[in-house]
Amino acid sequence: MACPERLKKRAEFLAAAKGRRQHQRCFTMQARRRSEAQGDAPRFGFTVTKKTGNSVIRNRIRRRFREIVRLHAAGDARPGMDYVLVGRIDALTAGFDDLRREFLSALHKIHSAERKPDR
RNA sequence: CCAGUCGGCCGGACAGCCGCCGUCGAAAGAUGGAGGAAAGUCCGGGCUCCACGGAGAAACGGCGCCGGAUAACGUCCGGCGGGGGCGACCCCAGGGAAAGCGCCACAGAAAGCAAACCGCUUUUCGCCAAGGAUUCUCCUUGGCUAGGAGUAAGGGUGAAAGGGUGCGGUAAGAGCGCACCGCGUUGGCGGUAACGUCGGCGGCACGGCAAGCCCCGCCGGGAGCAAAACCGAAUAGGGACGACAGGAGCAAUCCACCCCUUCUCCGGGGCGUCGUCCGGGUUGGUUGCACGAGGCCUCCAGCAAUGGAGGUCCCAGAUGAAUGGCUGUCACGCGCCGCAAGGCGCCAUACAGAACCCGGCUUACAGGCCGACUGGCGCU
RNA sequence: UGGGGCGUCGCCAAGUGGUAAGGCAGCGGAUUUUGAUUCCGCCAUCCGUAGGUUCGAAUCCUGCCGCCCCAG
Repeated sequence: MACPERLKKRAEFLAAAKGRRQHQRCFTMQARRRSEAQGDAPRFGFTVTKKTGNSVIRNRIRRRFREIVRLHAAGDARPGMDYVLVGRIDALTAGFDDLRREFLSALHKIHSAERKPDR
């Protein structure tokens, strides 16, 4: 499972946008629990609006997000979750290690917030 | 060496590790993987479906010097004419204004039928003044008013004023006459042509704007790969209310009305129609889809655009949409530090990412390379 | 992908070949003890931008830039 599943439908994005949000310098992470079953893989989606820049900039931000997700999805993401990364312009210029740190931090904060209402 | 003009080209290179998409393969793996503009979507085609039939007319849109190239073009090439530049060279939607309509503000006497006005010249009558001859009166000169005739030189303007400059001519003037320039017309010569050139004739009339309407010539059916075809799934040709429902026939049905086919005629097709409300379903896959007006090399024809022949190559195919992340070495540029060697930095580089495919146009672009040419300066 | 429209002062806007109305806001002044109201004056000249046509362009034509809307 090197490449995790992707969100593809507009309705899935809208549903994720209603979940928890965690803002970072380079992106905003939106997350929603899709199902309680442990067998369901986590899924990711990316959003970069046209306001951010031209197609080269948007594609590059999306590709950097994909690389981050590829490296960390298996270990750090929770099964049954849908994540959406909304890119900002800083995601283009930030160092890759910084981007990675922000991603892990956002995951951690979302998960700890998720745990509280459950228990 | 400096300044400049034109044309063409490149637009990081080589590796390693981890990944992504396609193709081949049972697998391991092998192999291919963004551009000169892929962009804007401004033109022209291919392709697909619809109308697809016949005839005609009109409307609308586009184009517009000439010749050539091309599948076609609003593109390209070579000329012509006009304008700009010392020059290399650059720019131009560049048909028609004696078919018609319209416009030409302000200023100006007048802005489009060419005359009127102010003036200028001359003449007649009358009046006034001066001078001369002198009996009334007459003559000369000057001025004023009115009338007649001749004029278009001049009239602060204006973008533009019924050719321009000069000489002659005249009462004053005037193409009235002459020379040159311009214009019109006609003939010869050169050129496929646009056009050029030479000569004759005409004394000159014919202002500008058609990127105002328009006229002439040429071209154009509509929509677009979310086109379209196939497979599969699902739902079924729904229900309620209101309005309008002509004619023939016992009836099935047919015709009319209406709708579609740009318009009209013939022809063809659809059918109860329209409005409001309620309810239900599909939003998967494959093909289209990458061998093409294709790339590269050589030769030939042509000034060139381009065309022909031979050889050789197969070179992205995604669909929430594949090229990314990290690292090393080197080239180039810029900045900082340093006397220098060198070091450090710029996520180590502009504009920018294929979406059915081609030919163009337009726009964006860090830095660099090559060639041809022009004007200066210096040296030999 | 195809089609339509817009861009004029800080804001809303008129002007469709002859030198850019009007309103709101702002600034200055008058009236008023002060304020409000009222009145007067000022406020574009790079009409989104670059060219062209014309004697003359916000207006006509062409290319760009930005924004909005519609259909699938």
